[in-house]
Amino acid sequence: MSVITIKDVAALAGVSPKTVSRVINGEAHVRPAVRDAVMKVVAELGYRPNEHARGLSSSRSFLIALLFDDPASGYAADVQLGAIERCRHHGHHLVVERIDRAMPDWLAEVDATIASLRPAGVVLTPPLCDWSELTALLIHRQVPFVRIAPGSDTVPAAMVTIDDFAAAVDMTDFLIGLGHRNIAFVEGIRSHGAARKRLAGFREAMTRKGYEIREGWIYEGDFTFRAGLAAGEALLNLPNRPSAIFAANDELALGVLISALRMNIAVPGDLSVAGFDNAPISRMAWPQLTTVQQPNREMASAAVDILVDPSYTHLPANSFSEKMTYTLIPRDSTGPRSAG
Amino acid sequence: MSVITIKDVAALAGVSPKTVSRVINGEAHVRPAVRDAVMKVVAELGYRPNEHARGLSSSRSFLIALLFDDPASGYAADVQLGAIERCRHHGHHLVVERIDRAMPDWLAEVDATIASLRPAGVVLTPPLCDWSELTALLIHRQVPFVRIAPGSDTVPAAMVTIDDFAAAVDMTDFLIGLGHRNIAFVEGIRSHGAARKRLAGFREAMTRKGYEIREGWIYEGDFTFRAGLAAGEALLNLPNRPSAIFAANDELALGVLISALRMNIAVPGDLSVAGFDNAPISRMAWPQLTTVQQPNREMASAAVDILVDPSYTHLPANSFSEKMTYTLIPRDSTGPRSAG
DNA sequence: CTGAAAGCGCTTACAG
DNA sequence: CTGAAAGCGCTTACAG
Repeated sequence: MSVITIKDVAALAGVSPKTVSRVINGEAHVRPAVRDAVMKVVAELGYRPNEHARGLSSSRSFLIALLFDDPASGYAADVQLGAIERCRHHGHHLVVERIDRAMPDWLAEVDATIASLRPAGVVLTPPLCDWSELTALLIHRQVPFVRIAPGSDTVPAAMVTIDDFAAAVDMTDFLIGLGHRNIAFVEGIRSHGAARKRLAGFREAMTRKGYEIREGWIYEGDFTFRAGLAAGEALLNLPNRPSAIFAANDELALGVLISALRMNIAVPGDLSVAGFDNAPISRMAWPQLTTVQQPNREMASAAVDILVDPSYTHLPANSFSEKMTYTLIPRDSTGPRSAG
Repeated sequence: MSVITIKDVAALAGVSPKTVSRVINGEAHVRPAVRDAVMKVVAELGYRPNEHARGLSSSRSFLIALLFDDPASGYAADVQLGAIERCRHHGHHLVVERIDRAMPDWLAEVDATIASLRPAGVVLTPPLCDWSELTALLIHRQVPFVRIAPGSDTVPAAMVTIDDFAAAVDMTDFLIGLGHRNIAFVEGIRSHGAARKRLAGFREAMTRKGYEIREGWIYEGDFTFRAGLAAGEALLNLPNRPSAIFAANDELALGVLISALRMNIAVPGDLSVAGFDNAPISRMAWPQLTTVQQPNREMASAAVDILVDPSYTHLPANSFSEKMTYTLIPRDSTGPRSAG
């Protein structure tokens, strides 16, 4: 049997293709009886509209593009799951694209993708949600987009965030509550907005309590395990070493944790370690990492929901933006400051 | 400026749209001078063919679908990177779909996706590369597909594999070479073909050397960290515990490793632990895991290359299949059997 | 509430 | 080697 088209459905239902189209797209002004008749034929025939035909005749397609810088991270995988799930729910499909800013013509590549795919919307993850050339391009091309966890809020597009600043304040307060005063911080990639906010939250909490942030106790990491290892080695070899280390994500924290174990520093006995993200690896450590749960999946779902909302089409009021809740998850890598 | 179409290019180059089409698609029978002229206009105008129009007029699109069961795993992310890179190289785009077999109408969902997207090809990852309803559907729909690391080789489609059996033999031999005789094995998900082959390789190597595989020393895991933890606890509490544990993937191995640490069993002093995959987490452990490097990215790249090859269209000879090389990576989680 | 006509931007099939 | 015509399967814009 060859492929079923809208004409087949129309013929069998005794209506015009246009009416079938109305039913398929849930448009108003179709008599319930007609609607039901059409739906019945659609179901019987297993009719599925050809999305390329739809994309061609209307100027918008059924595709949502998810743009990543580093799609191999656990973070990206999580975000993807949320996006895929909502795309399916809305009858859309998720196209994933990697943007490698090291390529000289990366912007032209993105432009080409937009031109040839005409996605209904674009989801931007960190750090590229803060690349101004990219957001400017999308605005120029009039493609709706939503940014997840951006650093700046000056772009005229919706964003889905958690309050990274407040979460970092909370985690720092939590450590302080355990008796820690000498707390070091390991930064994420500085171009990540969220990374900067986490650092700012740490500073704020320490300052509020009047505790000193010592020279050299803020280590510039880059969100990788390797950097965490280096950070741990540097910070734990300081003459007056911190009793707690708060890292901007779980990979960094895991690196710190393992560098401590290597140096025979007991966690949490001699050192408390805290991360951020609640990535799977935070539970694959020993001891398990205290961290902040960030609802990555839900954030991506929310982004897709916004893009699919027809009222979001013509460029983006921030009224669509959503701030989601985070949760501090105390586990075994943190404990009371030891007497020593 | 409005969107540039093939007509604009044709007009400016002084040729027919059909000729532009020939140039764009790299067809033969275009005079070099004409070709160059067209390409110049294409470049000047920044023309990008509307892929929906292409997908509509030819019956095949520019989309490659990547089907996953569990897209959140590190494995999936890795595979995706390879697929995305090759898709871009070939001017295609990657659509990721999750198949949740728990949904009663999962097959209909896949069918709908195929019908509406008309992908140029489909990449199947484990374990769904071995779901016969799925492969039957794709064959019926005449959609080219390639399977990555399948268990069975009875499906008429190309597959990209490593020799899991041989790799498991090698790893077992490696452990035996360190003096281990009492080796336990932690299985992956039994429905994974690769998981079964790894177990078979382990059995083979032990049997060849005439070593006993003790009752209860093959633990049924499921590729998760949690199962690794449980496996470690079970195996290490056995009255006569193994001196080495070989796990079917790195997550399991990490679970085993951590359960050993919790029980105060030194690795590799008192216990050697080996994994499989060379996942990022294998390096985030302490000690780092001895494992088998599986070229996931390259395997996905190869799969896309096969799908894009025009001679692969009308269903699949196995002559396209590729067996890729693996590498045993000795690290710190394995060592000589201790005297005790 | 429903439909006939035209068109989206390409490629296919054919002609020369 | 090149092009004119027709068509892919929908939706848009219009009419009634």
